[in-house]
Amino acid sequence: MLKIHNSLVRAKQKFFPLTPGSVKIYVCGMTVYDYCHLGHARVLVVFDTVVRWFKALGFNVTYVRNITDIDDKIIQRALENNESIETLTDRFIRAMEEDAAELGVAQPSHEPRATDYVENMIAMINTLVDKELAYTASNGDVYYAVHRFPNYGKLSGKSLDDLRAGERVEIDLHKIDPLDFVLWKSAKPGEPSWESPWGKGRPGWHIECSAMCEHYLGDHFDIHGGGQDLQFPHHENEIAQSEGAHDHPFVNYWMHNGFVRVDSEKMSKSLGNFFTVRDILKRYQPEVVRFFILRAHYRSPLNYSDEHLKDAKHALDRLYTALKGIEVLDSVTIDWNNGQAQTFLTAMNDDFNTAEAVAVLFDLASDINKTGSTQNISLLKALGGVLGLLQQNPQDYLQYNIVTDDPVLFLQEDIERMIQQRINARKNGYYAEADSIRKQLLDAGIILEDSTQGTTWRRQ
RNA sequence: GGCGGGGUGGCAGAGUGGUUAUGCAGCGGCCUGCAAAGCCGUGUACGCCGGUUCGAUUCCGACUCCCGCCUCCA
Repeated sequence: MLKIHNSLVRAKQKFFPLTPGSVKIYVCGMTVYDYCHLGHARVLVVFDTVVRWFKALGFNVTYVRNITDIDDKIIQRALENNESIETLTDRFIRAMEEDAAELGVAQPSHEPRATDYVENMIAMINTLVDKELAYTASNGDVYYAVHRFPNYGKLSGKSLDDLRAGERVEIDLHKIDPLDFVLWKSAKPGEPSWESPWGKGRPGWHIECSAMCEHYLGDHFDIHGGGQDLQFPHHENEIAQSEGAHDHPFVNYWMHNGFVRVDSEKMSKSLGNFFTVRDILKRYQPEVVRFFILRAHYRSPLNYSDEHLKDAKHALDRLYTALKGIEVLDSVTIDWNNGQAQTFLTAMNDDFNTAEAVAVLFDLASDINKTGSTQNISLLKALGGVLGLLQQNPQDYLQYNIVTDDPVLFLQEDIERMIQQRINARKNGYYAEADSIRKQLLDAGIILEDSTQGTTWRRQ
């Protein structure tokens, strides 16, 4: 059985039946007005790994990750930049695709943009209005009447009374209840708009996902994911919309990944304490970042710091070092009955415990270093592959040169030449000279390793 | 204030009612011209206080501290 932590409060479903078949997954993607930061990277990597695991189990996966390309912040940013909304969103969608690809995140089955599904959203809002779950306010906006949906709050464990007692409920005179949320916003001058039964306007954020879920995955599907901050109100509102429109349960499992933190605080755009993926990739290899994310359980908070990334890099070095200098067949079938593979499988089936799965990789590396077992070398690479790791040529990984603004101190040819010089010096017993060459390289971040096979090098 | 998630060895980070997580760093040794890598050895870690138990880091209760959501946010 595959255990999944269902964040639906008091959910009964904890085990996902492993009968061969298909699985449908929807994850809330990015609002594209800026570059992805490490928090976004975590969502991308975590759910990419979930999808990979289902595929490894033999499931046929339909994975939808949407793009929000219409929203207040997008409009505002386009205005600030003096560029069109389309230029802005196209630019950041491209940037996101690049970041995702760098991190080894496979393309989802579908990546719909909200603006292509406005018709679907209008249809759904219409249904909600017909069922009197939504109403048109005097300002032309359409709101969802939260008190008419009996189970509002069931995902996050909040009750309407609790929410009303909350410290920060905005009072809006157009709403019946301050907790009602907008489904359709009437057009404002200069903003993009679509025709609708309620006049020109644009959709609210929450209805986007309900409509795109319905279009790609139907009224009911298996897993809905996203960052923890979306649990309330976004996902709660999706439930109200979709279940309100369809009259039956929306999804089986709600999965929320934990935040990335900086100095014990959530990394977020509002706090301004974020590090973009591309900035981090100026200092660390993409695979190090992916490994850094997968070392922790997806629901735990993940503390970001330079030291922690360095630590992750050194750990990943160890795995690649074990694979170094050995040819591995790319397509190895994993024997899940093998002891180590079985431990890996058990870990992954326990709510995608990548931290424990990664520990198995280190056990294998350890064994390879001791015995040179070719079987384990193949297994290490194959299991790593399940997590989207260890697929590079080890030498390429170990010699990976981070492109920085600093001039490159030594080129490949220089390094090889100096190594040759050092070999000659050593042969003749000129150890002082040999050590001086090694020191020079070390100062440039290049580590030499002598073995019976010769001298190899890697970057720090 | 309401709801939710946490406090694990120097750091990161899993997990478990009694048995080694794992990685990084450190220390001692082997190897090496010396290193590096690797190997061997090395840490009386589970916020505080009670309770249950033969036995609790793990279960229960109180306390305390941290974080998140309740406003856009992955």
